[in-house]
Amino acid sequence: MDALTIHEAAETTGWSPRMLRYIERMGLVEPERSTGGYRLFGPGELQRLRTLRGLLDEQGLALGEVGFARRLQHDDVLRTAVEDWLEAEPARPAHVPVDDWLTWEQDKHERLVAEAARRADTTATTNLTETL
Amino acid sequence: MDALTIHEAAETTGWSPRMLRYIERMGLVEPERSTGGYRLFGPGELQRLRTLRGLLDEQGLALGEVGFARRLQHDDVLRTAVEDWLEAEPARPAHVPVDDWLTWEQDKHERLVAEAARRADTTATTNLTETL
DNA sequence: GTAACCTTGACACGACCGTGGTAAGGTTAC
DNA sequence: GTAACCTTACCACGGTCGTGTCAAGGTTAC
Repeated sequence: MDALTIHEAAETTGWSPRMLRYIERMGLVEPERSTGGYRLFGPGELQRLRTLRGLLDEQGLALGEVGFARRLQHDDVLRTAVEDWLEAEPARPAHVPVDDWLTWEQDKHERLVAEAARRADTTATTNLTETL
Repeated sequence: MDALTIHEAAETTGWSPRMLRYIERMGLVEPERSTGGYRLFGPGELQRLRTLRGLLDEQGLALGEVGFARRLQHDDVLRTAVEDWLEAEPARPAHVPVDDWLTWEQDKHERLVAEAARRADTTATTNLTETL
């Protein structure tokens, strides 16, 4: 028994069992499973859960936000799409040349999306299992 | 008049005036102001607002999430804290339960897309290929 | 083999999000 | 100078988030 069950993990991390399942669903922690399907939290998961609490408190974050940051990190298409949009920020008083590069950026974005669609959800699963 | 007022901007972007103010408060767009305080949307803002709609629909994002991504980009302390936590992923033999999260996200995306389709009339104006 | 624990799924509920509306008052254009 | 538009601020309302609890059933340990 080198791994804790959900109630034991709850006690040592301060999260409720309910929240441990929720956090898992967010993709923020992925405990092993016993043959019968019980979650088994190892030292890595426990540490992660404790520091997660600190992260949320210190940075004033919500679980969903950390989950989203994780998605941003793992999903290349998503990250690129968001970054592209964010990077097109100022460029206000000067009008003329901006239009050109805007449409260029836009094309770039459409190319990315098309590529994403081409290698559909197969890629999503591949990416994840790969990185995990 | 080389910049549009909020109602004019609303018409050409498909967002409601209400939402344009909301989006500004999220920090996603910063229109100039007239001396009297009126918002003035230039070509850059208008383009940004149109592509924003596409970004949300195509990536299944919420406004708050894009706003958070922007915070992540601008706030070094925040970004570092989150990245540090995420990078400490416990080395784990890849396992199934990610699927749960994936299908959940997928469902969310489908819900969002469905909703987008429902208000298709407003969305029609948002066509990406349109320029100013 | 049974008590204690685990699983998923559902209902519940306050808080916040996205969105619309309205009110009270200032700005712009002609 | 007035009509039409803008500003901020507040109320409203369905939907989602974070969280608890309970139910029906499977697993584990002794």
